Amino acid sequence: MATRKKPDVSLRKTPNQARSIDTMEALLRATAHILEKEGYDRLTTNRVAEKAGVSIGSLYQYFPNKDALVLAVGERHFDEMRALLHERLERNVAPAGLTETVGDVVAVLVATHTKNPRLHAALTERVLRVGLLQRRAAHLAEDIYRPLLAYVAAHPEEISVDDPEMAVFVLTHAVEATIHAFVLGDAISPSGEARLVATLTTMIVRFIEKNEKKSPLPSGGPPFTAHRPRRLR
Amino acid sequence: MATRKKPDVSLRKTPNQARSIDTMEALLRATAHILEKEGYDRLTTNRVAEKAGVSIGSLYQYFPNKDALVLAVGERHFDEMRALLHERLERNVAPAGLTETVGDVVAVLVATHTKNPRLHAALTERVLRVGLLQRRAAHLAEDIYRPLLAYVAAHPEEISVDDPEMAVFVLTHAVEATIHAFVLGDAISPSGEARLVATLTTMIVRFIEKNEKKSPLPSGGPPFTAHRPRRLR
Amino acid sequence: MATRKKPDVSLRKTPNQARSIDTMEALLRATAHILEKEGYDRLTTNRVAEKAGVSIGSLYQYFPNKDALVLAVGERHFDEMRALLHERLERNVAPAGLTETVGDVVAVLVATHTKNPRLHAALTERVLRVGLLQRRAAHLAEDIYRPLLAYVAAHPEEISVDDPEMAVFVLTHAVEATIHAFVLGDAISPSGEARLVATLTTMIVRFIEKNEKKSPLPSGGPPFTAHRPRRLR
Amino acid sequence: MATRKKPDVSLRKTPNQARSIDTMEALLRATAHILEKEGYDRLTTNRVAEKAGVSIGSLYQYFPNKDALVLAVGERHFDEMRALLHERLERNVAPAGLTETVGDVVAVLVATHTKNPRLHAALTERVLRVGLLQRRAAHLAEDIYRPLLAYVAAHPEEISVDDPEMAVFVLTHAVEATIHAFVLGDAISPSGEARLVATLTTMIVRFIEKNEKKSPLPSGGPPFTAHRPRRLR
DNA sequence: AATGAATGAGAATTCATTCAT
DNA sequence: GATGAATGAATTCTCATTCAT
Repeated sequence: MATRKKPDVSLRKTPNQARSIDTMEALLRATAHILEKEGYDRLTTNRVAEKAGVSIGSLYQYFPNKDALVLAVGERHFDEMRALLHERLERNVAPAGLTETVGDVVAVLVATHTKNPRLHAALTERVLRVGLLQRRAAHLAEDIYRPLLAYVAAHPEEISVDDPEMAVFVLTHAVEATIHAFVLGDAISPSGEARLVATLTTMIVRFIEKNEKKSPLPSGGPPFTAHRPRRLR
Repeated sequence: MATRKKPDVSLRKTPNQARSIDTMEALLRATAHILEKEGYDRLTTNRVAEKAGVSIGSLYQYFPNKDALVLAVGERHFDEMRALLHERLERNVAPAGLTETVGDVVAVLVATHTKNPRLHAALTERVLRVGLLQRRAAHLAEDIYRPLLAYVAAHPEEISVDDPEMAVFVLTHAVEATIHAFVLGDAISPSGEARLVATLTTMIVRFIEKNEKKSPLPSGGPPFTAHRPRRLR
Repeated sequence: MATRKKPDVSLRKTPNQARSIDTMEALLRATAHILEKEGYDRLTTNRVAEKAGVSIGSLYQYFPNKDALVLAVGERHFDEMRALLHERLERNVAPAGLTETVGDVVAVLVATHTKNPRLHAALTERVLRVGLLQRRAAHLAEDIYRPLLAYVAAHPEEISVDDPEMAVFVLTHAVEATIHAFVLGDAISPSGEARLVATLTTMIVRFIEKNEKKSPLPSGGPPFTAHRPRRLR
Repeated sequence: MATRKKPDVSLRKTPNQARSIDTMEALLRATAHILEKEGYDRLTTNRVAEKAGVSIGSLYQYFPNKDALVLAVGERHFDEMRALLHERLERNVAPAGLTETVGDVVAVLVATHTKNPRLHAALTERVLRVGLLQRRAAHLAEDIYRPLLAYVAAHPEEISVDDPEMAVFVLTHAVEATIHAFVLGDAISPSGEARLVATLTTMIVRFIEKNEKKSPLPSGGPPFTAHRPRRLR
């Protein structure tokens, strides 16, 4: 779909002087703001420059094109999100049960998504198709789900999943999308958030914890590839 | 977000004559085709008219603007999907267990999503924001999940969910999004599809079936609103 | 140099209705006019549209880009030139001597170049690099110089050139460029034109007519390629 | 035609210090290089400054605008060319025949044009329109053709041209343009060069040497002005 | 009803030039 | 003197929509 060509995207100049850093900062902020408030469709380079209080020429001093601008915002956003996740998860060093561990991860995920929901949604739709997907997928698996995976690895006797590969695929998308849908809704009440975390946690725990019942259909099978990050043109 | 104005969208004339019907049909088909093959970004009214073998003037005889055109395609698409679901689910009148019932619903959902994945994705992203969301959400809940709800209603002793409202919200989005991600992937192998159905079914069943373990967090609480279809401008 | 990319250039729609023919005509005329009066550097699509009394959108209905527009003007210009040459040369069917034949060709060449000198110059600089060069070179050799070549073929005993291939290269460029320089000058007085024709004719005739003196340097040699129309990017 | 405004063009400061000279030198070199490798269209002041390893601000310390920069390169180029011509022609002090003299001049002209063909072409197209034409025309006539004119003056009995003024005009442009076309071609083989020199020499000699045949058209006539350096723009 | 020519606001991007530091 | 950040007019091209025929 969409984007046919894929030119530079790499930044044009690394700002040295204080003034240029401010300019770039203003541009990124303006872009994020428009993305959050109005969506990708209303994002134009002229509007970004205007909102940043900068001339259109200055924008192009730093970003070779619109995509590069959005990409830069994306990288920054995901890095911030990642940092936030790290920070919050670092505290919970205390050993805990499966439910507590899953609950922590889910709670933190929901919390981080509450920050700039529409920006996140716009970036997820647009930026990930540019090649950032890999890094991001890696982040989720490695950083975010690390405590969960650590627990699972430490307590194999509590876990039972028939088709681990597909389970990861399903859980990843299911949790992510549900949180997206929730934060994009109008009424994000604290209690609603708590209920979401509780429900998601229950779903996950019941899904992966040891259980005598078996799944109704074949498991394993040939190498599964559908969830691999596609090279989206 | 996005679209500021919200003009007509209602159809301009109800076609009576055969020729009119053909023209409209061609326009809808062309729109769907471009949406499926090239995405919303490449969809222009002129291209639609051209592909439909119709003049651009005629297009505007039937649709007051681009959005109305896409909306019409969306309604038709979701109606077709709904019909397909009905047809497939009607057969399974035979009483069956929870796992079978859930499995049937999931299998049918996956099957219907395999039809025109990109069209469906484009419509989900774009059209739902126009007001169709309500109807569509209703469809899912009422039609698609009806057999599931019927089973649940018939066998309350097998089911146990702490927060039914939120559970429906979570399951709806989780299943939908996972299927989306799957069908939009490159490799949709038959075995992959079977594994997806199996895994989703397992997740759902384990989630809702009676279970002694209790959820870790508060349930119920104040009226939950987050999943209510927002009036997304 | 210059033009890196080389997109479509082919016309977008062939006008059917009278109105569209008028529009295209106006666009071509406006382009030629600006080219003649102000040169390629001052030619912008917006100015063309404005001068043609047409919206910029209409311009792009017919021409996919600026180059296509200029190319169309070029083709038309060279075709007109060719027609003019044909017309004038057709008359001189009467057999004549070498000097008369050469003189006729030169006179006609000068006359045709007097029409729109700057347009011709601009097109020669710009358009020929797009691929029209071949056709145009062919025209010159085949159409314009045909009577000359016919005479030469008919009277081999009068002609003597050591290196025919290079001689053609030299004469072609020499005559063309001299005429260019002349018509681009400010004062094109009738007498000046007559003197130019006379001088060029003398130069050519003395150059190719039988002459006992031999050239001072090697002739022939390996296949000469320099005058072949270069594949200009 | 073309450029409406005609600003300064005169150098901003005459560099005294060694550093200034280096900077200017680098700028001129960079400009010439880009002109030769990429053509006038790709020449931007920012690129020049960058390639010269100098800030854009510094560029404008020395050159008031782009044209002044190109003009400076032009002057230098033509001066170098002139020096080269001088050097080569100085050697041939020995008296020689007409053919030898003409051949020497032509050979040297071709040789000097082989140096930076595209730079020369770009400058001929662009710079000459700025007012340098006079000086340059003078150079050609006075310096380059001096030995030829000297020979002609010394041996009037060997020469016969009906319309000397026009003959100079024609020969100047004819030779120049032919050499241009040749060096801009793809295949500049040594043998090709020799053949070009031979052919041009033959053409010139046969044209101007005493010959009983008379020209077919009026000579002399009213003051001829076409070749006078036009006040272009 | 249909046609398709025409429209023009608006979007992305370039580049010569200025000026505060 | 030098730097390089900033400027913004100008340019190419798109596309939803209108309206005369």
